[in-house]
Amino acid sequence: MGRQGRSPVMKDVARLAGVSHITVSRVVNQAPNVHPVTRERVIAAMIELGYRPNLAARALVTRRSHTLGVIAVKGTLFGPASTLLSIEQAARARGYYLSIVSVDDVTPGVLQEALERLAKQGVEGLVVMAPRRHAIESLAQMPPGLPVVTVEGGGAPGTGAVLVDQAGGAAAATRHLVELGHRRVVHLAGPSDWLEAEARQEGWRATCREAGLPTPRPLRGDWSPRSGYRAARRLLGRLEKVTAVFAANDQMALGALRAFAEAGVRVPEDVSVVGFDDIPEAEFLHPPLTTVRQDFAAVGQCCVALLTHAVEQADGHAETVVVPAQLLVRSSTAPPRPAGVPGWRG
Amino acid sequence: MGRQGRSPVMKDVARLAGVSHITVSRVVNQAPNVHPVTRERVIAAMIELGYRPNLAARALVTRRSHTLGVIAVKGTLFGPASTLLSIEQAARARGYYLSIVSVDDVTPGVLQEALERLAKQGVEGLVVMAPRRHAIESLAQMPPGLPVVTVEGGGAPGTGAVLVDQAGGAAAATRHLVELGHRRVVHLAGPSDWLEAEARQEGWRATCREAGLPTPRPLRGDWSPRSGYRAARRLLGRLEKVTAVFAANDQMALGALRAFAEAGVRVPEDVSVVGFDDIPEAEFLHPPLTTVRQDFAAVGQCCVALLTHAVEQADGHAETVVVPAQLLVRSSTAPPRPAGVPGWRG
DNA sequence: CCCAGGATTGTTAACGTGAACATGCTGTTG
DNA sequence: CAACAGCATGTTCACGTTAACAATCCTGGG
Repeated sequence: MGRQGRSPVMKDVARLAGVSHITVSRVVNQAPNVHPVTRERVIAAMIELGYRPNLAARALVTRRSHTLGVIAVKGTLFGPASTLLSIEQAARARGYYLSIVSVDDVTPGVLQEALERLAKQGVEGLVVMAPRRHAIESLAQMPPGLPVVTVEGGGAPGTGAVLVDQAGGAAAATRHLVELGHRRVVHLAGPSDWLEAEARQEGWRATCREAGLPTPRPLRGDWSPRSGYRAARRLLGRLEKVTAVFAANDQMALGALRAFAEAGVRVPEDVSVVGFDDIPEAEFLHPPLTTVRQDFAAVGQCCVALLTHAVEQADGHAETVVVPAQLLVRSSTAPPRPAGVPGWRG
Repeated sequence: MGRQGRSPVMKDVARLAGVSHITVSRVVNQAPNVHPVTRERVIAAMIELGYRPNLAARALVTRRSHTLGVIAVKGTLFGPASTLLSIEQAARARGYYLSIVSVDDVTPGVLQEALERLAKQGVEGLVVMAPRRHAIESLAQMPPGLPVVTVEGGGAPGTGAVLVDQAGGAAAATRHLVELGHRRVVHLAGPSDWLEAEARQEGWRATCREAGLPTPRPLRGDWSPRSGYRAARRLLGRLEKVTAVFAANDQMALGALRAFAEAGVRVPEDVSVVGFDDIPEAEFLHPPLTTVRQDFAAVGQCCVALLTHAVEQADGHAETVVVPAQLLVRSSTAPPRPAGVPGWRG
């Protein structure tokens, strides 16, 4: 019967069930006021024909795409990847589809392009995982009326925000080192235009100040193990004073561990190292890395919760949610070697 | 001009440019036979109004969604995450949108649900990244006529396939150990229902056989560092005979390194270790890990190339592409200690 | 000057769905 | 018995776009 090859539509189901297409629509959308017997007949017809509603047609007439957009920086960093997956699952659970654009770098031009693409698709809300200062700035010229949630974005005006308590986590890590007795904690910082890097640095600085400790100029890395390796090598000459390193992420901490191992510096006997992220590898490094865990699953879920709320209520009050971070003490930290003891050169 | 608030549509652009909406359509779709002057006027009007074509309407009338679906197993494994990102970029470059469903596990039911969701969205092609045997099997009942490409799927009938030369990579790794002089190479295998795990095991086994070496029963892990750690601990009692370990991925190799370090076994002096994947951390482990690199970017690109070809040509001959793997020799491998030398117990 | 024929533009009708309104039917109540 | 409420179902139209066909305009050769 007609339409050979093409997938069945409401009219086909309606004909088979002996009703009008609008009744089929009502069954599909679970509207009330459909006689149970009719509903059964329609459902049977849908199953028999293998009917699937056409989302494009529905989106056209309802002006709702039920799609959320995500802009993510490319890169295989553990955090973003984890967050992305949990966003997908949370969105699905709430009946939303997801459209993802990954960008190499967050220049205003690239961001504009990504926005263009998502706008075309008619996304109803947007998650921006581009935690860099200038990215947040160029977010100001977003299409107005589109709900936006930033991840680690520090809350651009008018947007919701989900952020991990980076400063708190960094403070906990630093305090741990201070309490072990370290008097000079060097920070191996992330790129300066990343808001997370800045917050972690700030947490470290504040804690050192409170404890009356110096805050030596941080070494700067780019999150990669290689940059951590390089930074730690530059540190080797200063190891008589420096007894602890707080790295802004686990990969840089890993690079630092490598540099220390090559130089014969023992961790944690000669120098303590703390990371940030708790990557799956952290527990099995040499030595197992003391680090700060971020609950990326919670971050993703909060994003979607905030965004769907904004989409559906449209009351537009931009909330900010802070997810706590948790210090995990493993074996890369210990009290400093007593003064005067030969230490790593011995 | 009505429609206050609502975004402009073709009719609005047409009115402003003083043409009919179909001319606007022609300009948008770059059809020939539009007078340059008219085209300019239309483009100017589009820019002035900030016009964006409505993809839902287009999809409805053309019966083309320009969307590809991806089914991926959840997990933050390095390989899948990398592949996913490169698939997204490749799809975008070819003008396709992407819809991703991540599934916790690949049971037939979950797979069916994911398929349902993607079918509703009208995807024109499907990438399945679920390299487990029973997943491939339940792929047999896929909607016919939908082009499918599997990643590491071993080529279910009628589907395209992209796979890394796992066996070749494993053989290269094993050969490297054999050439160093190792006579007993133990394999730390991945889960038995993963096709990649099986292929790597097969590469190892074949190479040992060819070299006339024994193929001791592999130890089984689940890709996690923890499982590698446990497996290596079980190995500790046999280290007088075993001088080399080939792990099926870097994370398990990492766990093994940890277990050896704790037991005072030196790598590579007492035992050599090889991994697989070349995760970003591999180069900076202790010691830097000899491993096999997979070109995940190439995998993603091949997927999309195969799939878009199948979508657009519909000649339906399912191709298989094999991406080579490359051995990277670092510092976790060395010749075995000479027989009779005390070794790790000394 | 007239007409063929290509270039350019317009008219109309789908595409599959849901909203708004209309209709008929049943049973209840004054 | 009539009016009416309330449920079940149907009719018509609109959503924004493209396809198919129709109409118009110009250009140049006879």
